[in-house]
Amino acid sequence: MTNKDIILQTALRLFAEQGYDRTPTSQIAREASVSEGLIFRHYINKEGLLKAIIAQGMAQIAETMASYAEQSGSPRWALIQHIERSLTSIRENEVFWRLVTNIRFQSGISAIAGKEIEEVNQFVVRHLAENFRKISTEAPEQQALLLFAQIDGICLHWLRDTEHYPLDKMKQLLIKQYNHVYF
Amino acid sequence: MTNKDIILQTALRLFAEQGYDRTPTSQIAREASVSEGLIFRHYINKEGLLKAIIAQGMAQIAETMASYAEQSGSPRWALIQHIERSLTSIRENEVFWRLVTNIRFQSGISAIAGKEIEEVNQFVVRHLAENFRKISTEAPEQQALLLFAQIDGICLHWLRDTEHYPLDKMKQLLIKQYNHVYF
DNA sequence: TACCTTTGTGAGTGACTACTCACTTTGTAT
DNA sequence: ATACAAAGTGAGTAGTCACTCACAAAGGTA
Repeated sequence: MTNKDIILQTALRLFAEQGYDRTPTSQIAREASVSEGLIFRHYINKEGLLKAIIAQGMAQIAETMASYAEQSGSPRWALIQHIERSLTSIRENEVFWRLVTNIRFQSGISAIAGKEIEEVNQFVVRHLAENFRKISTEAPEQQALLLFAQIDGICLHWLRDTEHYPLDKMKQLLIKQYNHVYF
Repeated sequence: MTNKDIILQTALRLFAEQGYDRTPTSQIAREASVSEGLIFRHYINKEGLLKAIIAQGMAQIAETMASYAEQSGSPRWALIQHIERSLTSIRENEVFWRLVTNIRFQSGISAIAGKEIEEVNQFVVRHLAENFRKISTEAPEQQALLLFAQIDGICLHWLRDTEHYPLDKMKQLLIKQYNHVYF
């Protein structure tokens, strides 16, 4: 692991824990055991560091999503699978999602790194809409938006109270709901 | 309107637009047309100002919620009503909810004013759970958590893209879903 | 060895920000 | 009119933070 990577990992953790604005570069340097100047040599400025973190994390997410997309099955099964996978991935990438959440809903910052996040979101919604269309649901795009919002809502509530929130139960309930609904 | 109120309103708007951390007290003073010192005379410090904003807004929300709670009807109707009202109130109190959202998902700040928000949330969930219990749903508490997350997810997505997000359609779809589901 | 590039350092700087304080103005009760 | 409290001012302060820069060390190449 190079110092450049150590800086990235440390910043990811601290941004997720404390928030971007409340994490001084001096602290990142200290906890990464490098000089403060090195951060700026590698990432130009603090925004550049944030962008690099988002870019790396999103690339990883996109990669795993692509590998899943190769699998084939009935559209209804694909939808259920998507719920399943989303609510599992949040656990596996907890720290990164915590950072993303911080950024998504913070007015001033979302401009810095919001676009990459939006793109992945839109990709997900299109993928969902396609499956709803195959089931011949009326208004598939809106059904996709709804399901996406529902999954997102669960993720966000889990991030807010990770220890107590019954994520698995929520997953089961949501799946049950979509198994019962006649589109 | 006293200067104290003007400061509160101005800070609410700026916090919602730019975020708490990215809004200097000097800007609040300038846009409220008062001296910077006056902010601290009335609210002690910046955190005090934020707490006052949250307290006022939440009191207002609690008030309207209480007035609605007086109405009676079937539990299923009450659930539908809650969806209806939540997704209307978000439009009416857009600025305040935008601020609340900023705070809820920001790691460092939620400690300052997060408790009041949590309390109202828990109140809502308990109210929902009660209605689910009356319908004799299995696991009413978790059904309540799910519905709450679903509504919240829609609200959050609308706040992220207020101009384009089809809030009314989402409302209709969610209600339709809950009318079709057999608990 | 000599030379160049990349990586790394840490003291220093200018800009900004929350907050203070001595002082003035306004309102109000007697 | 006088006295007193509350409201209001704005220059000043101590501290923090992102970022710079002159310099040193390390690594590769000939």
